Amino acid sequence: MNTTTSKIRSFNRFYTAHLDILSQHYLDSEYSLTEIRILYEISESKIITAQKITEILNLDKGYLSRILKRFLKENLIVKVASAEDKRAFNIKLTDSGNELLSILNAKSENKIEGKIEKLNNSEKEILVDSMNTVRNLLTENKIAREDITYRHNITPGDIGYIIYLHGFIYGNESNFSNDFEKYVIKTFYDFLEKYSPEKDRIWMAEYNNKIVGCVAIVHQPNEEAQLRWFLLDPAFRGLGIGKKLLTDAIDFCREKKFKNVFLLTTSLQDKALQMYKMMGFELTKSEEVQEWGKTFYEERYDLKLFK
Amino acid sequence: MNTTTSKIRSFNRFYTAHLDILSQHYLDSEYSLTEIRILYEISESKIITAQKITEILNLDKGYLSRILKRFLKENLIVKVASAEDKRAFNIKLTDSGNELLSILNAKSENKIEGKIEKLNNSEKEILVDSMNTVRNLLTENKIAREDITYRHNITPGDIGYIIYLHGFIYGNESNFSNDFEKYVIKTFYDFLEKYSPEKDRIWMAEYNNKIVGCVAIVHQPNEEAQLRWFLLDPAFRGLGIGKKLLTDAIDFCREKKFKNVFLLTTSLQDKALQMYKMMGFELTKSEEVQEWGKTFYEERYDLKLFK
DNA sequence: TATTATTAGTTGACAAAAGCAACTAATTTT
DNA sequence: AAAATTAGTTGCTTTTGTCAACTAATAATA
Repeated sequence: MNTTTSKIRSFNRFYTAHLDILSQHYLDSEYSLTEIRILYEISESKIITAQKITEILNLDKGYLSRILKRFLKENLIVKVASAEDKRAFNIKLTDSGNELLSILNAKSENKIEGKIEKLNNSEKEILVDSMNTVRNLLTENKIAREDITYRHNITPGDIGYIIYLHGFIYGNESNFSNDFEKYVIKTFYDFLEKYSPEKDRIWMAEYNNKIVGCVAIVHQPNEEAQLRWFLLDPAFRGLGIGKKLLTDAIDFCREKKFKNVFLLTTSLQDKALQMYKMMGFELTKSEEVQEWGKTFYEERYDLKLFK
Repeated sequence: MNTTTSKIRSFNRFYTAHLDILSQHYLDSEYSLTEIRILYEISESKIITAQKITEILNLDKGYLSRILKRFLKENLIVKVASAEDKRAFNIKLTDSGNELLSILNAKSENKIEGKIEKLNNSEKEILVDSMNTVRNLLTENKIAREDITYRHNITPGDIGYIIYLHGFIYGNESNFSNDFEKYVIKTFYDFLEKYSPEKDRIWMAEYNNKIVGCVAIVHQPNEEAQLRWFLLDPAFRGLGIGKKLLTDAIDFCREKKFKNVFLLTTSLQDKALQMYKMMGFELTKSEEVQEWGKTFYEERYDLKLFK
């Protein structure tokens, strides 16, 4: 027997009971769960046809038709003949429909609040994060691009978290030893020592308030800049995050009038190398080294900005 | 509007749809979800009365009576007159009842497997862990002590994560500025430079594969040891994690025959100070300083181990 | 362009799911 | 010993959901 599966089943049973969804007259209202779900669907999509609702909620059209008839009689919805299709109607909530729904929403929220009232704020945060994780892992279309946020202000914990990501990701992907993390720690210490808000910047991409990608620009002598710590959590690749980070970084270099940006990387970082080249970086140096438990080429890439 | 609550509601809607619980003829069997839940309850508790089932599943006794009657007719269950109470019956699954349930279980597991097939092993682990977290927080409103694990082998990412925790927790709790994290980074760099597996050790407490607490022993000249980086995520306090970490650290010092352990801390760390004192540490030095955006006392505590 | 197939929605007939109340027989309380 | 309570059954009812036939509009096709 697969234990992952049985653990999930156990959670499913727990959550079914927790949702308390299997009793009719949901939330002590005179409406059934199905009816409330229909109202909710109407309110969510602003305008919607009966057909669409049957698709979303997987309901029989005859059944739905009768429920909508009742809603109409009770003045919860209005049906407006569709302009495009004379067979169909656009359904909208009336004011009293909206009111009903907001009462039900409030009841539902009260119920939830009752269940989490004993949790402190950080426990609540853990709860919501865990729910998000469950949802992300169970959803086909993994992560939505819109849910990624970007920022470049350094707050407590950021640098540590980026060091962690370096250690963790390179450890997993390239099998780098602990020494690599030590090296990263050193580079960040030096960075913070010489940090100038005017000439240096670090960009972070976040999901669920957790950093999933980053890049930085570090000023160097002779009007040069170094691009450092470009990193993307493997689970978040292919969403355009890397491109956005690199573009922002290079834009910053142009804005600050650096004449040249360079970066040091290893031949093992194939995904990153691809992106560097796409942004116009060109290989200028390559040297075989043995480090962090691996043999590879240490490479320098340059991108000229101004003459 | 409370965002925690609305996020939970959003998850509830998602999970309701995910469970696909709202369609009758669950799992394409000729049985409804309620009927399957009844069978499941019978199989779980080996012997059970109808009364008990109505309590657990919140069903009408008349309704249940008829379902059980059908089960009996279909030879899925047997009713044995209870010895203690002549009104009641003990209900058990027959062999064919068990068989039916195992077929349904297999179907359910297949369905789940289909939904997680694209996940790799570590993602599956994260999924199950997150489900456990959700369950723990929603039931006991607490984290189960048994779910905390301890280790003291350094793996890639650990140090970075601990730095992150320092920055994040002290930033939130004591309002320390970014400079504090820089200082922590420096201390870890020095630690890794001088690290000796024989004389140094770092302990980590984990929950769901994430570090939630730590402490370290760093060897010093003159057979002294320094206790450093004692930290506990606020959400995980009061579970005995801190005590366990400190005890392990001090045991290690005794084992390695250090004559004295000391630690440097600030007067702001009231929770930690309490624990240090409980372990026998005594204040040996105190000095007012202004650092990391705050004014406080920098204190040294000592614990003599051998003469 | 006329014919055919499909689709959005309604309605009638019906079956399944669930609830309520009255009942029996045993058990507990007073 | 009487009264109240409880486990379970049964009759009756409502609610919930299904299926198929139908209308009117739209899309596909030849």
